Amino acid sequence: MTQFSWTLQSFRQILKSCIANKDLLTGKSLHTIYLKSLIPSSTYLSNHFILLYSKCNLLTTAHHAFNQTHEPNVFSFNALIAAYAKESLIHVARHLFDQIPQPDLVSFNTLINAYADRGDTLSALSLFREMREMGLVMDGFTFSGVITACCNHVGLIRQLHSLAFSSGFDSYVSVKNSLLTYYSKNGILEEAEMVFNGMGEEVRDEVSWNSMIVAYGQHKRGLKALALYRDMVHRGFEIDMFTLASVLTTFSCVEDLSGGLQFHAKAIKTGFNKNRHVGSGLIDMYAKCGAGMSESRKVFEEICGSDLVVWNTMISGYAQNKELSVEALECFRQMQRAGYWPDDCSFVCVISACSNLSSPSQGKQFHALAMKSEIPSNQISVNNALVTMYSKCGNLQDARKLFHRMPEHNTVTLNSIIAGYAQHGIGTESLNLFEQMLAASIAPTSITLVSILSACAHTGRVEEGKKYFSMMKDVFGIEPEAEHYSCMIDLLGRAGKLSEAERLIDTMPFSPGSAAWAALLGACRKYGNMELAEKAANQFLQLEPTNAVPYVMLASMYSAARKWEEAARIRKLMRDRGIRKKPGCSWIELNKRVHVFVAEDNSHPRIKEIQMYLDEMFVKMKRAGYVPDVRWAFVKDDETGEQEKEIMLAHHSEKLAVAFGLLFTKHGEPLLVVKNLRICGDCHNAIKFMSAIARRKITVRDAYRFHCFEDGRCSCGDYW
DNA sequence: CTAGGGTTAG
Repeated sequence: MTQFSWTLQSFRQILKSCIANKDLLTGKSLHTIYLKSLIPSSTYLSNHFILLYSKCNLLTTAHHAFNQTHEPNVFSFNALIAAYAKESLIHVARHLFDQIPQPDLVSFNTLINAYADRGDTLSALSLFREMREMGLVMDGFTFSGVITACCNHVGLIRQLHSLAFSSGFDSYVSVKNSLLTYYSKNGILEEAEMVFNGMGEEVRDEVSWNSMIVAYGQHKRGLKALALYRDMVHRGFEIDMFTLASVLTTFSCVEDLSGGLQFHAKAIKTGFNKNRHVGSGLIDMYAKCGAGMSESRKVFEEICGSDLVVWNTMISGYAQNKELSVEALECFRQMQRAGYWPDDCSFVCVISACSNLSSPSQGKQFHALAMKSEIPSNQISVNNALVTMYSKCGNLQDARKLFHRMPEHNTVTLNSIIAGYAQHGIGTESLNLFEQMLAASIAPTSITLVSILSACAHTGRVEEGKKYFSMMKDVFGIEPEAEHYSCMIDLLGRAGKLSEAERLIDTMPFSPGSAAWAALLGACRKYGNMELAEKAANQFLQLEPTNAVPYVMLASMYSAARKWEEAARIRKLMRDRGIRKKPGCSWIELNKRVHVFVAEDNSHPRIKEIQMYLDEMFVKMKRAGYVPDVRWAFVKDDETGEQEKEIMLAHHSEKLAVAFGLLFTKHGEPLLVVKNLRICGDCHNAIKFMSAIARRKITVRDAYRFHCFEDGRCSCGDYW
């Protein structure tokens, strides 16, 4: 007997160190010896084997060890439940939980936390309720877990807060910390501050400080976050990777590159730049602060042993720097080759890159892959990204189909589909969905209102636009921002209400940005108001001295008004200042390859055929009544004759891309062309004729919206 | 209990 107890004791000790060190080899041989030996079966020992396998991610082995346990107790169940929860196999975890004769505090806490991880608020809450009804003892973990599970519902968090207060659980720092975090994540910085300030010096731990730094960062209070960080240093807190990562999110949020650079230096000094959390924070900071992806790439290569999140940070960085969208797809494939399984976040990023590229064939591929991959957790964000992808690829039907098939919608889903309809110029549908949203008391966001106002602007709904704009602050509780004002100026200007637009820009509560002046300038061009155009162009220039848009607009307006000297003066100014017009560029996908066309660029291998086709087409078009509008030819000098201007017009990138599509696709197949700038007025007219003559549906997505040409008409109704 | 990645507009 003494011999057995000695053996048991030494077994326990070795096994414990195996668990601590994840020493699977020793642990397994210990298990074999244990099963073959005469040691009486001990539930205690068996439980520790379950723990060991769970820690080493050997789920089946852990379950096997559980089955071999003669008299499993609560502890055995809890160990196995934790193992399944870790692998997000929540149903098995639940099944095991239901088999426990008398679940204890740990059983409940484990399952609540598992539900919290999955974002399953209802299940977590019902367990919590069950605990209270049973009169079971709770602890700080129970509360933090259930608060995490309620992360998106402010109302519930408030209730839990008062419950924690009345039952004394708010004395746990962890409970206060999670309240602080989730108040902030729900947009209520004031409440987060109150929790933080209410804690007092002695209670606050480093977690509280880090959480508050992140809270300030999320609300774009860069200075406050930094002040808090300095305070931490001053008080002698050790600056670890948690703090570094927290401060880095602040720089990403407020786009403070110089601050980010300073902390990169700090990270290198402490070696934390190789840490995955800090490293991905750095990658994200460089991507969001406009440092380009080359800096991000450098950090990426220094990180010791990357993981899925680090890869996703890279993919998202490429996708957010829109011109690097092709690299985003490449990065996704590199990640797959490196042996990582994409998760929902990987798909969201890569699908958004496909939206930027308007590449329906690749977008569909990722859609199929995402379905095959059975993404864990909620797929809603993947579906949201897909709705946008289909819509931006010109395929509103599939976007709408997916929208109706989705099991669940949230604000982003609605914003996406509303924006889709707005960009396609289907204002009625946008407004309908918006009214449905309000009726279902889903709160619109500032983005919803940008979409709604631009839907009104695209379709000439002046009164409705004004109505919604005036409702913003009082009814929806959304403070109008620069974007909303720009939409309103666009709305009024396009409708010809130039003086009203001017009044709005003059009475804005903050100084108008370049977008506002650009909207006004566009309206002036449409209605030929030279005087106001000069004012708008000058204001624009002061804000963005290197932008070619105001020069080009003014010059073409002077030409159109036959003020040749003025036009020449502007062009000379532009030359002298070294400002160049951003070249117009259009692309079209054919057989899964993207063909790019730039005006006056003859590098495409089939350019001869394309131009011959265009020449023939122009003859037919002119016979049908097409008259080239040479005002849209941007000439570099003043000796250019009308004939030459006409030829220049014929070489605009969107015409080349459309001709290429008509020439090399099957008859009847609809075309999708994307342009980086706004479509030119002459091309808009020309493509109408082309759609009628070639009997094709031709969709052009420009920088503003979709133009869907069919049978000689455009879906925008020439209101653009 | 705290730190890294995401979708929507212009």
